[in-house]
Amino acid sequence: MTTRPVVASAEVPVSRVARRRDQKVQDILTAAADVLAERGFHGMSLDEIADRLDLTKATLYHYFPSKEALVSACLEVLATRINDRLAEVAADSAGTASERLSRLIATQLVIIVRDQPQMARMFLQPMDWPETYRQRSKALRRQHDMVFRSVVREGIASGEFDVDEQIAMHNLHGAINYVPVWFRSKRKKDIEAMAAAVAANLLRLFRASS
Amino acid sequence: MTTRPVVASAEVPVSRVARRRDQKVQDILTAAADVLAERGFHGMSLDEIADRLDLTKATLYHYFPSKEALVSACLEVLATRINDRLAEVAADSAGTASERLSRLIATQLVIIVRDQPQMARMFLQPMDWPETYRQRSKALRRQHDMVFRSVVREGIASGEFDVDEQIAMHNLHGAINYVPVWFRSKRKKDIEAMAAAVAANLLRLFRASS
Amino acid sequence: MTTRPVVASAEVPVSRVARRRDQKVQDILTAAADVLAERGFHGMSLDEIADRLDLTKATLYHYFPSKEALVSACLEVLATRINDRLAEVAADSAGTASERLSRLIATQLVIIVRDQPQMARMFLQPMDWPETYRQRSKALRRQHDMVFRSVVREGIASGEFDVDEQIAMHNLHGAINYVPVWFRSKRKKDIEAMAAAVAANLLRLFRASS
Amino acid sequence: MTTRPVVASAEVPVSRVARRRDQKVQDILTAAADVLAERGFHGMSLDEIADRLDLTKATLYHYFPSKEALVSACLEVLATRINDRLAEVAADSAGTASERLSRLIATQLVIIVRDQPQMARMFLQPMDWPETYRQRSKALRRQHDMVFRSVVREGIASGEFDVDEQIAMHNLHGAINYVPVWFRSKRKKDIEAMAAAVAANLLRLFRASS
DNA sequence: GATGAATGAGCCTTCATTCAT
DNA sequence: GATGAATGAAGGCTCATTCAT
Repeated sequence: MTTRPVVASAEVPVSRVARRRDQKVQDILTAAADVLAERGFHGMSLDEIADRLDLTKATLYHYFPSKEALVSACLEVLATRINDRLAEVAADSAGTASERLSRLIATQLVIIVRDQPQMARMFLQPMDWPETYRQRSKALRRQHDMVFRSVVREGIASGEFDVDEQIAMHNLHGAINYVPVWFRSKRKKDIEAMAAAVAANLLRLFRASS
Repeated sequence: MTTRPVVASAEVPVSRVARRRDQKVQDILTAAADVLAERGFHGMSLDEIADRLDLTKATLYHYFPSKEALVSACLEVLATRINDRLAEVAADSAGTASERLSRLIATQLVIIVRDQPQMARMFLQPMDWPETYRQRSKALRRQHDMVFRSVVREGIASGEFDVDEQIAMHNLHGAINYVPVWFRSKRKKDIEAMAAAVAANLLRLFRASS
Repeated sequence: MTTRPVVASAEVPVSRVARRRDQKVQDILTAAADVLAERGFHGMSLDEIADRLDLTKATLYHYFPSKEALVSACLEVLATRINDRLAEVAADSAGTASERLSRLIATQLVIIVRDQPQMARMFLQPMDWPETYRQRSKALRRQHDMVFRSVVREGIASGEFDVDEQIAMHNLHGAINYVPVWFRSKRKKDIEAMAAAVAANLLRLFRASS
Repeated sequence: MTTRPVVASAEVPVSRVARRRDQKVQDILTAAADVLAERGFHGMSLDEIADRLDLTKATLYHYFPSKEALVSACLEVLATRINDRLAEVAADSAGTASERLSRLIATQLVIIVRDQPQMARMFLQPMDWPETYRQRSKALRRQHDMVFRSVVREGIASGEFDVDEQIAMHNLHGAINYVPVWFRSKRKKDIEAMAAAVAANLLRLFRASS
């Protein structure tokens, strides 16, 4: 058996063979993430993933030893991707804490509404997932949370924010990740407008009253 | 076939037979709601419901024509139950809009965290439910939303709140229904403290800045 | 789920329903035992059993909760049947220990060669069975062994036999159960002749030399 | 395709290439025999064999055209190995027929209990093997049987043994090959003691009564 | 010569649903 | 009104085998 899924490896694959394998793994993960997003964890079947890739279920097992492993890798990849992107935005230290937090919120919104709607699931639905994934997704959420939280802490330190950090963070995440449930448009302009409005409203959770 | 699912009917059952049937329906719905809450939509099986009621699967089909119908009725009942309770709280017009909204939030939190954790699912997870339920649960959520929204509108009208109503409502629901994901304790005292803190924080979404 | 396999129950089933169920269970066990005999444990598939009974695999699960349960019940039933029959023969205390042992051997031979060739498997092949069954079949073999052993002990006590009991018993069983491997005829006469010859030879393992 | 399975060839491989190939074949057969012994025929998978050899399944197909061929070669090799060893013991014509037979039995026991437990399977379990192997293993068993039988015949000829040759041979093999089912120790001393006891008891099957 | 990739067939198991009694 | 029986469809997983590189 050759189940050696290279997941989210930063290193460049060496051989042509390895590169091809990596590409396939990525394809599979993408398809899996799509299905995961559309059908949810329980509605996701290996058959459907295989179908979309024009493969057999058996082939999937060539790359991942189990459904569980595939889903886990999915989460890992998706979360890493989103966390990286957010970290980039967070790295830009221009502006007030409010402005920076606002940028983070908007970025996250664009991601979960348009770029990676799959992610909304991961943040929102772990309640009825098998324990294995809940653990994993909890860890990933924690990592994700830290990006936002560090900005919040700066705001608190500078007096710009005045808030029960813990509670506000939870509310922030809850509100953000709920957006895909009620917002449907895929038009860039609509999304940007929505993101701005949501960010503006959510900033209230933190801002010290003048 | 006599599949006449009496669902949350307000009318008083007439005959003894009808009354008995109605009771059975209620029993089934209760059991179904429990299973739905514990296992989630996809983990819910008719077998388990039947087992808990000491019935056979086939008998369930005497009262509901399909799993879908059973689940729908379930949602109906649960939502009605919760909406009624909230409406009661909303009916108490004492205090400012903030105080009333606060009470609503706290009530909803107690319900989804302790009394009817099933509901959290309905509000949070319709994304991966079959289309049928999504439609239905959307309607129920709208009804539910109106309870909160009417209070918010009063606050806006009186100038106590100053906010993009639509956006703020969504954020409010998102934050509230996310609580079961991060809050676990079942102790009354813990829940009340949490509810107060969350409500306080969320009110910021609405309050006009002094 | 109604998986309540009544196995080897001595009591007469009460209701007509129960009787019919019992009959079906017996049918399934018979078919399963046949397949078990022909294909061996690993080659035995629920599909084949179902096919022979003109049933679906799913139906088998109506009567047995798993393949394991079915196989276990199979062993139980078969072993019980054979043990009962042997015990009957053993109960006939006429003749010397040699004669009685001879009758037991012949009976066992007729059973495993003609009546229940499945049994040979159980005695002979537990080596590569899953642990669960090995435990069970070991217990059943022990029970089976006792029938023979009690006669042997009488022979030893009376001085008719003179032997290392433990070793001889093992050799006896090994030789007996090996017969289906080399003997093929199903003709009554052939079997009886073979049984007599084998028994005569095996008695030598025990007999005190004059 | 160059699938030329060199099996137990007595000829010395000519070229360096051929020698290397032969070595590989031997390695594979050894590993396969191990797996066959540990997991049984049905539990034996090419994957596991390849894993142990740090090869891929596909490579196995370079040396053997099918699983069937591999298993057959396995049997061949194992049987040849054991038969050669026994033939060696049989060649030692010192002592009475009883003594010689005794030595053969003890040797066979040591082999199947400690050295090549795989063999026990081959002798004991052909009943549920595919027809192909049964034929083959029958032939091998015949060859194996002849080693014992020739000694037995000498004993009969000399009057030392007095027995239905055919029946006694079968019983002998059955009893011997059953030993691994009930005997577990791997300690040399235990094995030798057991072997002696078993041999002593089995000789009774043949010895003319004084 | 060696291997990674791919697959078809098969296996055990679950489940919503139908139907005769 | 209730139930046991039966099932088709699907799901996750394994495995011997083929093939292009």
